[in-house]
Amino acid sequence: MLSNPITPIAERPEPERIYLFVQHFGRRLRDIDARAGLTPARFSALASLRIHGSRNIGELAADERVRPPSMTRLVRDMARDGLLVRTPDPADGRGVLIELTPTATALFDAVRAEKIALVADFLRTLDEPARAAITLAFAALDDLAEPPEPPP
Amino acid sequence: MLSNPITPIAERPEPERIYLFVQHFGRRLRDIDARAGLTPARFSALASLRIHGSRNIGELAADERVRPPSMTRLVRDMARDGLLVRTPDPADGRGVLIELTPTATALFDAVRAEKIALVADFLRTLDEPARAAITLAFAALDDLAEPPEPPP
DNA sequence: TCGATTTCCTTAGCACTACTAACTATACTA
DNA sequence: TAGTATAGTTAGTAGTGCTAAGGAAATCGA
Repeated sequence: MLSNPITPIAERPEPERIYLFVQHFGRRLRDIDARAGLTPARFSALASLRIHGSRNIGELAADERVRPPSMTRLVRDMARDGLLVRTPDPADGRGVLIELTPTATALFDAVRAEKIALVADFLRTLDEPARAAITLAFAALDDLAEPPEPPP
Repeated sequence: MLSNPITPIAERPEPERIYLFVQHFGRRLRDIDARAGLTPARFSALASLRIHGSRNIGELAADERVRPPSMTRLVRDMARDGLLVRTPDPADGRGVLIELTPTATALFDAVRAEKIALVADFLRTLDEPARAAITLAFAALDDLAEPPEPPP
């Protein structure tokens, strides 16, 4: 049974503090995207293309766990804004190949670097035992971030 | 300089693995909201009201870092859906007091419990040193989630 | 090989949530 | 009390998710 009103964050059980950290820090990360003029969906699509180099609509939609029509529109709007280029897939007449423009690559790299710096600068303010604990903790937590297998 | 293509996640620097964990696990948390029929904005508004008991539009907007018109509409739609109740503020003729309905309280508590359980169940799969590292790590990381002071 | 099916993507339309600009009504203050 | 500040709303725009429906290319099976 959960009490009412709810306890201050610092007194809540550890599992809750973990998910609250994720929610709060996630908002801070989205603020970085927003200041760079990127919506979360756009940043995420850029990341997928930055890793894979080239992607078609269906792959991007699967990466982002979004339906194809949503990705069609996102790609159309981002192409309109000069962030990516669509070319017909020479190997499949139904498909499209999507690639980043140099502008988008530079923008993504800058935002990524800012996020890394935000965390890295913070880590430098901590003492060595805390940093060691963080290294161990995130190694252990990796599997928590993975979504369960989607049904076939 | 960032290389192209980008390195696999497991080989990236620790700061990046932390923000990627937040992005990935955040998505999993939003999936829980979605399965309960809650959008992220609604879950967040519910959380604010669950903690504070009663809130007006401006306070809720500030809590959620959203502009008042966005909160006006969110509250209107959530009231329409039976999640909260608006009453005129007896102390300020311009204001409105917003409170959760019992339905919304129960729904929020269930979603919160599911998120806690997701993390708690995972933590139980870890050995004791890993759990200890996680406790230390999140104590150290609390300040990273806090946004910097907003300008006056 | 030809018809049926599957796959890839798109169009159309709805829902939700963010924004700014502009407005009303109430409260405060000098 | 006149002027200003504050609380909230309305109106209009943009972005992102969805489903339904459909065209076109690829593939499969008889």
